[in-house]
Amino acid sequence: MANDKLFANIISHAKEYGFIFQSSEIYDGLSAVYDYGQYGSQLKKNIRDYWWRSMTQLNENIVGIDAAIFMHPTTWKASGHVDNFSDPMIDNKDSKKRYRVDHLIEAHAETLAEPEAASLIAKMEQLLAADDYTGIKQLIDDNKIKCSISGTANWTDVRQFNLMFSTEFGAVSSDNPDDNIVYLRPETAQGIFVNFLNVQKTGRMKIPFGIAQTGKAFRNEIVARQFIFRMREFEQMEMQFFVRPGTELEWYAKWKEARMKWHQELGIPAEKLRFHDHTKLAHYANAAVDIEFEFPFGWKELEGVHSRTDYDLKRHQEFSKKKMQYFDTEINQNYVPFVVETSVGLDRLFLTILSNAYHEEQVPTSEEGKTDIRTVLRIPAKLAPIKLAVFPLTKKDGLPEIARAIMQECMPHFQCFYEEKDAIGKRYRRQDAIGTPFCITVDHQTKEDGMVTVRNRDTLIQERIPVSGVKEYVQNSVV
RNA sequence: GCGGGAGUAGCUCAUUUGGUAGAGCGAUAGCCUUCCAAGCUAUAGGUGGCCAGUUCGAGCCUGGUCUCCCGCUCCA
Repeated sequence: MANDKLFANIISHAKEYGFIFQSSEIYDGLSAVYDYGQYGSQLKKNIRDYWWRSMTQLNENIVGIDAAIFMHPTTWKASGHVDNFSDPMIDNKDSKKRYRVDHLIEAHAETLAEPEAASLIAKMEQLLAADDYTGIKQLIDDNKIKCSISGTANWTDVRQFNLMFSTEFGAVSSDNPDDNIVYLRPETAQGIFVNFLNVQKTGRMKIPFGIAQTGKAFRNEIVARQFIFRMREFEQMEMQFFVRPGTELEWYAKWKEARMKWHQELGIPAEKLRFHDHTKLAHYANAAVDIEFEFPFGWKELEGVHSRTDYDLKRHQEFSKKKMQYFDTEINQNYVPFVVETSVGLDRLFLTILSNAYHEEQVPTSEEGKTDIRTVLRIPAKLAPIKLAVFPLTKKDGLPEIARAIMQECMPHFQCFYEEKDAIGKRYRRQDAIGTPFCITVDHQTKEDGMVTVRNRDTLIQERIPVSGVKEYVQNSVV
């Protein structure tokens, strides 16, 4: 498939030009973990900063926090992750179909008459509560539960797939090893919810208001694939918006539109973005939508907008015994706020920007009738890792000195790149490959008229501007 | 996790039935001084993903393993 080839080229390009490397590559790599290289980390940071600014700087009622990755273990009981994020599974060896054992047994129970059905469920719950997987396997065997696809009862053992990573906390071990276990957060949202009171009180925030956060989250995915699309360690950018109960669907609709518009303003074509409404809602939500992007491997979720109701704050109120409430002076009522969440995968947005920017163009060469492929990343100038490349046309005759002076002036303000090696065309191409929007060239005429050539990555147009105006020219174009 | 495909230099690939690895591009240094990658010279870079086995001898055959891609599955 052409798209597979395109995707392979993008991955290859990302490596060759220092955007993304596989983690621990010299040791054969670590599955579904990637490192960002010299340009990738800068691009990622620029995307993150752009999001942060659009949330916390351009909205008076949204503030940011940076919560720790480690959280009190009870957090994950309250959030439901301990119960819902680690399901015992079983595979049918013939159909290769994998089932959650509770779903499998419940489905079987529905075919039974009472009191057998209730008895089966009760037995299952007892075994599940005891984490007795051998017992559950036995229960499935005893009841001759079959796979609906293959019709056989040829099952693997029951296995636990805990999607949360855990580690030991503290140097001193307790008698009960469970006491020392902490999880690496599987989502950043809980760091916001547990700080709801802190931020609301110290920031004197009035509903409606939002708390934004970017940070790493970790999921021990059973299958993690498609390059950086699904990684075991990934970064989220999310904002939880706290609203008065009953108004949440209104805000949900607003944020849904706002987020879609935001992506389009980043230069992602409208026809490559779409909404995908969730029909099957998670336990905490009363409305949910994905904003999907058409990746080279198909339409996939880029951002989620969820109306999370008061589920999270209520659960934390229940588990912590702290009142997660807000006194609304407009209506003289105390309530647990409802939450509308916007949550983007930073790595996914990175991949979106990269795949949208990647272009292979046929361009004419100096040789008559021959063409060459120009690989260019049309990254929006405001996100480009390098904003300006400065080239002396030759490395003699005082041209490098002028170019260096321009570097000195621009470096404090934005990322610049200096190069004097190789033919000018080759240097332009190298910058195209990493998405630098502007290159300026100092030539012999510069010494006489103080003008340099600015070459535009996308239009290939060259214009002469004064040396003294370079910094401003670039600054005006990359905001 | 199941099935399929793949892994040789930074990248793209070659190496006729097993006989101790080559090219192009790229990179580095220098020459040339030239506004859209292909001029000249030199240099560096691979224990053929890794580990075993068969063999006098393995990049090539066999097994295992790691990683990536595709399909299914999974994604509270």
